[in-house]
Amino acid sequence: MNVPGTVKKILIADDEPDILEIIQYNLQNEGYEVATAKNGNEALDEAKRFNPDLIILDIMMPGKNGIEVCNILRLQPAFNDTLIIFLTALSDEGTEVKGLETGADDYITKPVSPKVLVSKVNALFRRIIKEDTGTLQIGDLIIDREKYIVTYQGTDIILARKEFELLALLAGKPGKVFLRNEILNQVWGTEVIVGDRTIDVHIRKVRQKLNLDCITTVKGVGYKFDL
Amino acid sequence: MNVPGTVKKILIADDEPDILEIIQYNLQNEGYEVATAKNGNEALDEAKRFNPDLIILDIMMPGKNGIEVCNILRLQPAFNDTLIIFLTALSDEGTEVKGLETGADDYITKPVSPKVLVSKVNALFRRIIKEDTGTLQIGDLIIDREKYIVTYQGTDIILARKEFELLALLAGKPGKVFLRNEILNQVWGTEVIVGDRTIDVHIRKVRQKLNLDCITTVKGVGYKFDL
DNA sequence: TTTGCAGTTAACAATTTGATAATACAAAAC
DNA sequence: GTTTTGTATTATCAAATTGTTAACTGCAAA
Repeated sequence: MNVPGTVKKILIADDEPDILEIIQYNLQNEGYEVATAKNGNEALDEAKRFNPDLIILDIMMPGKNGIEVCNILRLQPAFNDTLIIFLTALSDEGTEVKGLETGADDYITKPVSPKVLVSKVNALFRRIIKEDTGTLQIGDLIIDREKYIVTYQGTDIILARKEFELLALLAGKPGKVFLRNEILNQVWGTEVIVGDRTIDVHIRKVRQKLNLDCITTVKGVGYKFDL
Repeated sequence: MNVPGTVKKILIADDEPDILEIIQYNLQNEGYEVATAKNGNEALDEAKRFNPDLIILDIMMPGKNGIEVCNILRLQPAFNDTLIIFLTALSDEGTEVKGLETGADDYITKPVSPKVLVSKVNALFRRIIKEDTGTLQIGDLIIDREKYIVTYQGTDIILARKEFELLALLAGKPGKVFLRNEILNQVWGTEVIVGDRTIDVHIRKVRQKLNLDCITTVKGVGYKFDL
């Protein structure tokens, strides 16, 4: 989701190649990782593959339009936290209200200067990132996501990187059950493909090192953290 | 600040009484609690007193202008999480970028229809609140779809995956009778083909674990949830 | 080169869950 | 009162999922 230190990923969907290119250039310049799609269906496919943090959607596109895409995405729990911005030439009030009520986070009308767009994107991320960065403290357990240090009752616990990221992810939302897919996406990313046992083994290592019964298996679903 | 279930508080600062009134009316209509300020200094005072969740700031105001106000607020930890929207007639690119970089969460240029403004405000809160759409509560029974936990009168009840999904489905619309076909489609999907008795058995398991007479059989039709 | 560690996979055991069949039961229809 | 239809219950077996150990790979430090 928002693993600190990770480059934020943005998917842009627009049927005009020029616009696609301009936006892509400006966002990459700002340090974001960018993927593009030329129509609604492509956007859906890319969203699944690329697992972006933010999707910028044109509304009028061949195939599925932006609002349809947004609707479809919002129905899937995996894209619940994904930011969505509509970027469109349609400036009528009805469409804008509808777009926002569909679950989008912002609605920007073309034409818009690249600088302004980048600023809006930054503003959106700034707000979200605040919530899950820094150090976590759950009972006697302290997880410092910046220093990569875990401490339990005063003593440090050495975790390997994947182990740490796994723990940090789960502990970030105590009680929430993370599906195996979610874990794979967040910790391993969408590029690498690893087997299911990999998660188990890392879970086991974390449990062993923490020597603390805090990671619960929810059979058929995933894992959760609870102290 | 963002305690769920609380009415959200919004502070509007603008030197034009008409605008102030129109916005106030529309936001109150939407269920928000609203306070107003006529200039920059008043905005700062009200912010401290009223402790709003969102501040809508005009930029050009007597005394301190909106950007100054935003800067001052952002320096105080107490207002770190407060949402800030600039609402202004200044539509030049430089000001907008500057405004957003000051730490505002959105920048809306006048004129804007009240409906659109309300939609944007809603969208902003929706993202921040992290609405508890995941949890159902029916009487003493709590079903947390995110945490995969069922609680009845404070005690947890462990359900297997299918059992959980079955209960979550039925409890999602209390009173509605779900046909056996509906249940099969929702819980088992269209790919797998299972017999009719399978539903009965799972219903029975849920009833047994809940030890609560909440799933009613509608003979020849299906099942419904009712507490 | 050797050693050690992180990350991954393989193989198998242990456990949980899901599905079915057989039977029992209840209510409506005849 | 018997038959029919539909549901509940139980036991049982099959399938899926996870835990655990051990081994393999690549890399970097000693």
